[in-house]
Amino acid sequence: MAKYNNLREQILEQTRHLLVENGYSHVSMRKVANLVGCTPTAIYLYFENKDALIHALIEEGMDSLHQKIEECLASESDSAAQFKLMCSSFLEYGFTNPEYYVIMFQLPTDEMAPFPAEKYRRARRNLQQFADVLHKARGEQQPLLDPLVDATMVWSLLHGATSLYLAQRIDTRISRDVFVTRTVDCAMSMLNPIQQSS
Amino acid sequence: MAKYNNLREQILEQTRHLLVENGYSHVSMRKVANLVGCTPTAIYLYFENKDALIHALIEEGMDSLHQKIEECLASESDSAAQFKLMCSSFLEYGFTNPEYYVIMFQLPTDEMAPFPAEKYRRARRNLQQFADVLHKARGEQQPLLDPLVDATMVWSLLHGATSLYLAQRIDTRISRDVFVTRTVDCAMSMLNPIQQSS
Amino acid sequence: MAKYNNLREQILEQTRHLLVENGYSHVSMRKVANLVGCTPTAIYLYFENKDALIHALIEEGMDSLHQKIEECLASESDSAAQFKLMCSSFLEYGFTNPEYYVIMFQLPTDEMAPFPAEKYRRARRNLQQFADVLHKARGEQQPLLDPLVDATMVWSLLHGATSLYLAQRIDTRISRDVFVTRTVDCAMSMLNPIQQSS
Amino acid sequence: MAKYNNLREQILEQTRHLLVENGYSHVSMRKVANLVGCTPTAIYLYFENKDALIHALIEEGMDSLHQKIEECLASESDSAAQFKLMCSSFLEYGFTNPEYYVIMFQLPTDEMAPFPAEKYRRARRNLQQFADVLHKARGEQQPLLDPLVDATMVWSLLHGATSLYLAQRIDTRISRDVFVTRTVDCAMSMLNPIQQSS
DNA sequence: AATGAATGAGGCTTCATTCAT
DNA sequence: AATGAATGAAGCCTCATTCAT
Repeated sequence: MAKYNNLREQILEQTRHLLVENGYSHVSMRKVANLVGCTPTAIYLYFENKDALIHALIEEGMDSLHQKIEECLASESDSAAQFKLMCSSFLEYGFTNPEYYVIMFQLPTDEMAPFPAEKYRRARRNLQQFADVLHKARGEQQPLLDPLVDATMVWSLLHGATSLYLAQRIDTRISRDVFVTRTVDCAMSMLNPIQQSS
Repeated sequence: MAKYNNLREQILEQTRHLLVENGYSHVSMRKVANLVGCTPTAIYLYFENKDALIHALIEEGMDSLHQKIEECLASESDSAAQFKLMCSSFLEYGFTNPEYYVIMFQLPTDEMAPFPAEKYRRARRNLQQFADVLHKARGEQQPLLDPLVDATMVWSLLHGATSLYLAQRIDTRISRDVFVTRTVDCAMSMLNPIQQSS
Repeated sequence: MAKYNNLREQILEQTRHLLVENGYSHVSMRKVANLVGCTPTAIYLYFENKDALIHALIEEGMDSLHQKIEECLASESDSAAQFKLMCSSFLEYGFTNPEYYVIMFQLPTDEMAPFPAEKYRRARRNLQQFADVLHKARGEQQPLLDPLVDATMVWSLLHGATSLYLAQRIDTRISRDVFVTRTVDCAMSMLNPIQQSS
Repeated sequence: MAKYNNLREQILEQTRHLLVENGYSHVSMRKVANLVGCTPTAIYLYFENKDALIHALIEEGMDSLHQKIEECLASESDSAAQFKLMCSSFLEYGFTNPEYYVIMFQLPTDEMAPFPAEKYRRARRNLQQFADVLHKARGEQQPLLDPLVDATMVWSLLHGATSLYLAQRIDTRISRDVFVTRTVDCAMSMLNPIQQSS
């Protein structure tokens, strides 16, 4: 049993819970309050409104994901190894932190107040880091290919894999391990020269 | 009879419209009724409830996507060409039919009553077709690799790309054409032997 | 017991009641619903929102006051007599229809959506009629004085008298009859040349 | 001690501010506290409740208006001149202290706990002074007319003029100067024998 | 084939106020 | 002298749905 020093933590926790369990549109102040065991009013003591509550979660997610990515960079020195680790870590992160993944990457953007721009800057760093490492890992052999585009391809693959996994749309005959391993392999293959379309 | 289908069609059409314009959570029976010009009650003459309405749309989407995939198979004889066309068609479909794409692949499954199992079978066909073509195109060189897994990889990439595109999360410096072309290239590269993870 | 043919009338009636009894800020959808004996939701079947409900009352008031003024014009042929009757009728109206008077002339304008401009035109007519009759009654002796300003003076007096009366701020030693009679006398005195300030 | 009065003063000041800026119904303990920079709870150290806070302001207003009236009496020796000055001062006061005027004369009495009777006695003094001066200024020519009624007429006119002005219901073609001058003229004309109604 | 009337639950949020510290 | 935490009531409004016609 975790020890809650205050209501704020409980509110965040139950919001995360509702989010991953029932989806964004089922997060309501009332439901959160009921789960926490307080009045809806009490939530407003800690968060200005519903958006602020969601934003707080987004920020938490941004931070934890960023930290995980940083750790990948720190624990490997070879660019290719870093890249590989980043990919598997990203998947790992999404799989084990669905509540954060959902709010960071799957939230209907037009359903809530736009996340403050200043805070989004931190989010951009994550993608940029993928681009940087990918570029470095590939070396100078393909100077003609745009690293931003390639990083976007990698991101598409990882995001698609995570989304489908979280939505339980992956065939049950495929084990999680196989799924992750193969996805990372695919991402790694993007380090190789990509055959241009004719 | 004609009239019957007329109102039903209008309801579906306006629901699609609301869906793509304002997002799923802004679809309400009343809004649909207002757009159509009938009473909310009238909708219940054609659809048992809101879920049934959405399900009808999902079914429509499944069918139209399936049809598009079939056309790819018909218009090319070479497996590789079929595969390539299927990939670009899938992207094309998502980009131009966001309302269907969203409800088919992005709707939080807990948002609504589970889609009847029997209808999901038709959905599986689409993925299966990717697997089949992929398998055929690759030939017998890699009999050890599971075509289902590989098709899942392709699907992850395509789904990720479409999702990020629809969520307007793709860097604006990347043109749609470049994005599509490169995504298809990446998918095509999965036809090649994938370097096994060590 | 009045016979209500429908809920709409009851809603309007109870809203009027709350308005005059407790003031605008105590009019709430819930309270109205409770008084009527229906759900708050039911009110929305007849009025788009709270503002629309209030506006409907304002319109009713505008109409009934305007009608009363018109009757004054019709029942007298002499301008001075018309004017006198208009003044006493205005007071009479305010005293006996406080709910309408309050919403027409005392409602905090910034508390609610602005009354649709087109409908306010009818309201202006009332003041204009005072100005017209006043001007005619006074004849051409004082062509230099602005009839609009003078009508405003009359209006100020009548509005002040009504407001104080409705707010029960009039000394109880003054009977309503005396109060009305004297107020009308004062208004009539404005027909005479007003001594210019030195 | 100084500090004590300091916070109390700030609370009153910000309440006045909110009152004139947003209207009575937008005055809330929390908003006042936010403006002052203290907690809502702190307000309760100085005022028993919201009503007491408003009452304190009403009292302030009563005092300042009374003082202004007294100054009129002091600065003129002639009764008629005193009366004239009182009228224009009253208008001036309302125009420049809308926050006080509103709570003193326009607050729906049911909006708040009734103002303690003892404090209302002071309010009566103001009207009484109008009556006294009016009576003296008019001399003994009309001993039959009730000075209280006449003072009430004057008050009605002044109150109506102020109310309409504050509610911005005065035609914009009428300048403030003209409006004030003419209103005072009208009030002055009440010094003359009023033609009895037939 | 369609409507009109109505509901009960729930959405977000603000209010004045209290109580323990 | 002041705060921090919390509440219960109430504010406006929208929702999916039903029932009688």
